[in-house]
Amino acid sequence: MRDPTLRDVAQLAGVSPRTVSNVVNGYAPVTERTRRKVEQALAQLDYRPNLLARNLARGRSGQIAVVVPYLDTPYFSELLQGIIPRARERGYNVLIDQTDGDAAHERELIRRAARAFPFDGMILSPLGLDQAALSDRDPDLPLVILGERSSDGTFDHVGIDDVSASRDATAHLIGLGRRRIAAIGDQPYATGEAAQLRTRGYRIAHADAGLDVDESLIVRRPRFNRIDGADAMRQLLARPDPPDAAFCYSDLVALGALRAALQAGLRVPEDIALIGYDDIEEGRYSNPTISTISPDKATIAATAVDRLLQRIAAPTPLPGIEVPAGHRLIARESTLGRTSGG
Amino acid sequence: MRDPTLRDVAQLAGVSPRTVSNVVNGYAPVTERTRRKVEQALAQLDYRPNLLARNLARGRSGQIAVVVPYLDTPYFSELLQGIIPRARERGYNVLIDQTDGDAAHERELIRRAARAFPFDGMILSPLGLDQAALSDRDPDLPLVILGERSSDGTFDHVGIDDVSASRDATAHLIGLGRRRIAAIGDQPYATGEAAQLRTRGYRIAHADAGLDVDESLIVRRPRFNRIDGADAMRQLLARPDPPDAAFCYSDLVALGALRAALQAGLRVPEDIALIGYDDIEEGRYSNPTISTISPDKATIAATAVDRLLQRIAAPTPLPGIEVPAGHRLIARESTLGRTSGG
DNA sequence: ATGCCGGTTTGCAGCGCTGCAGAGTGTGAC
DNA sequence: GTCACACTCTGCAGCGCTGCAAACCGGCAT
Repeated sequence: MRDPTLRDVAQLAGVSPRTVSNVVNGYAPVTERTRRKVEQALAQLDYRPNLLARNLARGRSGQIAVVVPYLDTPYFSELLQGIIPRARERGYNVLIDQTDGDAAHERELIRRAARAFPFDGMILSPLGLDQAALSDRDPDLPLVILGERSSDGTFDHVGIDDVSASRDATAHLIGLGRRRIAAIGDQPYATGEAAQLRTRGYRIAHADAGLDVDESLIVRRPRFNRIDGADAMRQLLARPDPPDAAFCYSDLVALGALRAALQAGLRVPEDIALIGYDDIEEGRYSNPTISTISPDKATIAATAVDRLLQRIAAPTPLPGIEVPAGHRLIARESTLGRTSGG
Repeated sequence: MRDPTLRDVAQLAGVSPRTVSNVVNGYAPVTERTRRKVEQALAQLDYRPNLLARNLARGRSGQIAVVVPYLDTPYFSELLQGIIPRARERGYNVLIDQTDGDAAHERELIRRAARAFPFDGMILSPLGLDQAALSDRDPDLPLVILGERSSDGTFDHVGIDDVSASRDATAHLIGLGRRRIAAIGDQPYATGEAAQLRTRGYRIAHADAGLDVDESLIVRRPRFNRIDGADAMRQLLARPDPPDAAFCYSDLVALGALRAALQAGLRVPEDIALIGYDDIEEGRYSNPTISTISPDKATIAATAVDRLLQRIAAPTPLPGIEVPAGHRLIARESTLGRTSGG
């Protein structure tokens, strides 16, 4: 059977299709009497608006794109879990795209070069975009950026304060008496603004404590994943003067580093303490559990959606702003040791 | 600026909009001369079809829904990584929905009760659907089920052979000399057909080896996640006669169990060997690494998409079939111990 | 020259909905 | 009793595309 249309409902209710539309959308004023008739007809036919038709007529798609580098990175899937229902509540669907960290793909998307699917706006977590690429984008695309790049005034940026979070993490290690603290995950500014900010926080914490930074303990890594963490740790442990702690720029890096440290026969945290970043569930179940910076993911997800929908709804482009989200430090076994009996 | 339409291209090329449409879609025969003219105009205007309009006219949405219980379960996000590009290649977008394992929500979706978003077919990984719920669904909805439920002839089911995979896993433990092997993750048939199949494989492996099954070592758990694994393991270790191995019905369960075992001061695998199921990346980085059953996820993802698109394209409903996918056992440290020096 | 044929191209209508502006209706003021 | 006005409701056109079937065209047989 064909789905019932506005016309079918109108016929049954004895009104015009336009009036049914008004009732469905709550648009124009409608008398109580008419509304009742229409609503009854709607219910009787179990009418559902055809979203394709509605969106075509309205000239929008009703969809937003969420673009992340890797879908199987827990941080992103946890974030998506917050984004999808929020957008759905507000009448938008979410299309997910994964870039594999391919900068060319990211650039294409924000230029709307490949219109493989329709969307009204985008939440993007870039990995390889430099400022030039960001400037070259479609200026009419409502855009919210997560992580990495701070706003240049043409888009919104939602994220935690990487500098102070990183300072907190590093200070935590210093507070435990560690003095040779590695930083794993630094990246050149062009592709990793967030990484740069974290390194800055790391330096500030040292300065705060009156400690010098051993530059050779700052390890660059192309990505924030397990293998990078493991490699970096192996490299650090091969030194004559290995570190006694490491601030890892993601929990995955920390988990990789942990694996490498344990494989090398070290005890964590006794021989080397580790702290990560992101607070993914996995870090709460590893052995030992991973201390971490926990960003307020629920707020980030909700804010990103809300800001994006505001931009989409705005008749003229809104100025791009920085939206801060909170974070807190969660100390677990990888820095504190097995304190509790549990 | 308004995006160029078929009409704009037609005007520029000096042909009718219909002909442009034919060229774009490669439909009707078009002379080389005409094609050339049109293609030039297409390129000049950088024309992209409006998918909303196309789909409305064609009477389809061009989207498929992929419904999983939890997006942040690594197994599903790894699967999605295979599904999304495959669907995109074939001209379909993927809408992701997460049910939180809510059976009512799942039921609603397959009955198409809530048409919050348009889709032409669905790939569903159910968690709480019994056979009755499956039968009550919208019969016109092309459906492919992953895991859990085998086909009743009205939809396709894609999955590995749970029985033989589970037998392999259990046999591996038996082969290592373990004799008190727990099974963690059993579920009542109504909601967990896959769990039942795994338990069956577990029994068969015992029978093959001429061993009796200690029924009290089969532990039921509502879900397949870390906390379930940890709880189950604590419960098992509290017994006077704890097991010396456990076959866990997912890697997450195994990771949870591992955590609990280590917390209790046991050595893995010396005191208790563990094997999981799913081969998620996390299990390759845990300490120790987790032995597991590795399903051929790439094939599952590709096959699910292909079958679904076939069902969507079919003029009359296709008979539902079982599509097997391969699996293999990967033995790692949680059963073998630290064999390699690495 | 006429008719016929197969291959190309086109026009029409419509997918189901909404924006807009106009038509209809009832009420109160004069 | 008449007019103006505010409030409801409706009709039309169109979003951009495709299905369908008719129209067209050149070439060939008669």
